[in-house]
Amino acid sequence: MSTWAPGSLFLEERVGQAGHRLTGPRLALFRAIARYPEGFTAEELRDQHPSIGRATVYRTIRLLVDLGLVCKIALPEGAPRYVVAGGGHHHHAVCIECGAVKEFRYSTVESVLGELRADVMGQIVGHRIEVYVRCGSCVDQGGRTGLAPVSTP
Amino acid sequence: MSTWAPGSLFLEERVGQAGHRLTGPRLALFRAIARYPEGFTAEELRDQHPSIGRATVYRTIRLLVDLGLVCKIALPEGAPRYVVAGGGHHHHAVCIECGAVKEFRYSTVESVLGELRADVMGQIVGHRIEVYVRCGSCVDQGGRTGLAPVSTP
DNA sequence: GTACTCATGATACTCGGTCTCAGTTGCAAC
DNA sequence: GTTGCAACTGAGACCGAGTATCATGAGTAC
Ligand SMILES: [Zn+2]
Ligand SMILES: [Zn+2]
Ligand SMILES: [Zn+2]
Ligand SMILES: [Zn+2]
Repeated sequence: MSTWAPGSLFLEERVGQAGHRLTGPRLALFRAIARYPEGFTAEELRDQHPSIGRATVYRTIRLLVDLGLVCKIALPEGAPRYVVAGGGHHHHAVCIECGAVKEFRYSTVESVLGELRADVMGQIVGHRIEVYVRCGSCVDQGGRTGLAPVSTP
Repeated sequence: MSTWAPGSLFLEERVGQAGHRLTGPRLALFRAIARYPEGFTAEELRDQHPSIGRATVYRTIRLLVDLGLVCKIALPEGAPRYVVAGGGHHHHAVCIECGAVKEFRYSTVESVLGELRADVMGQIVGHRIEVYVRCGSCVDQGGRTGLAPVSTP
């Protein structure tokens, strides 16, 4: 896919700036993550570097999430997916067939949500939107290959 | 709280209509659920009826979710919460302090989301919105008592 | 090079949830 | 009412995702 996503150098730089060590395992994982511009699971990452300890893979993912460099997308079913974040407030479009994740920004929906009657709910402190799609290549190929279909009542 | 929520008779009737047996453990759990109009965790439900087997509690929750009578709300962190569903398409406002869940319907946001440029993402098949709030009673009491704060980038 | 600290990997553990299976029970048919 | 049987239950094993522990290893500052 031609989606832009920050390469491993981006992660390397940011993690270094934040005062964390750029160790061998971390750099290897950053490079692996850069190969998944549309998101990955912890499992997929682990498969790329079987020699790296399980705990280290999860610790590294957590580090990136905590630094805001990677978004954790909790699907309604199954393991969460992670995707490099472009920065700023955004939401995600998730393909229900292949799991590909794309960021999107949509200011209209932000302002509309801003008009929600806070008084019926309390103080609004945030929101989260996920849009479920069948992505371009899944529509083209017409084959279901990946995740379970999502029920969206 | 004065929120209306269908009582246990509602669940009883619907589950019966769907051709499932109204057994003792199920009826007991329906009654327990009716006591949580703003949502519950599997754990909380289990505590109400320690004599009911773990598996049965989870099986019953799953049955209700599958029948669309209960919504599963997967918080970004921690155990999912469940809440009796009012029916139809709706979203949830979740209190980040006490975990209370309220349904809301907001047709404006539906139509705005409908205008999302499908071509940049593929075929839109659904969406999910969660609004994070501090609910009335948590704002009043000013005390943090429950869930961890939610980061909403 | 040394020291200090952070990071790693092996492994045990937690937690939410499911599977298995023998025993029980709701419920419809008689 | 009794009977028959599939649906259901509870105990406990199991699972998958993730975290805690802890002795060892490797960046970084000097
Ligand atoms: Zn993101
Ligand atoms: Zn937004
Ligand atoms: Zn709901
Ligand atoms: Zn909606």
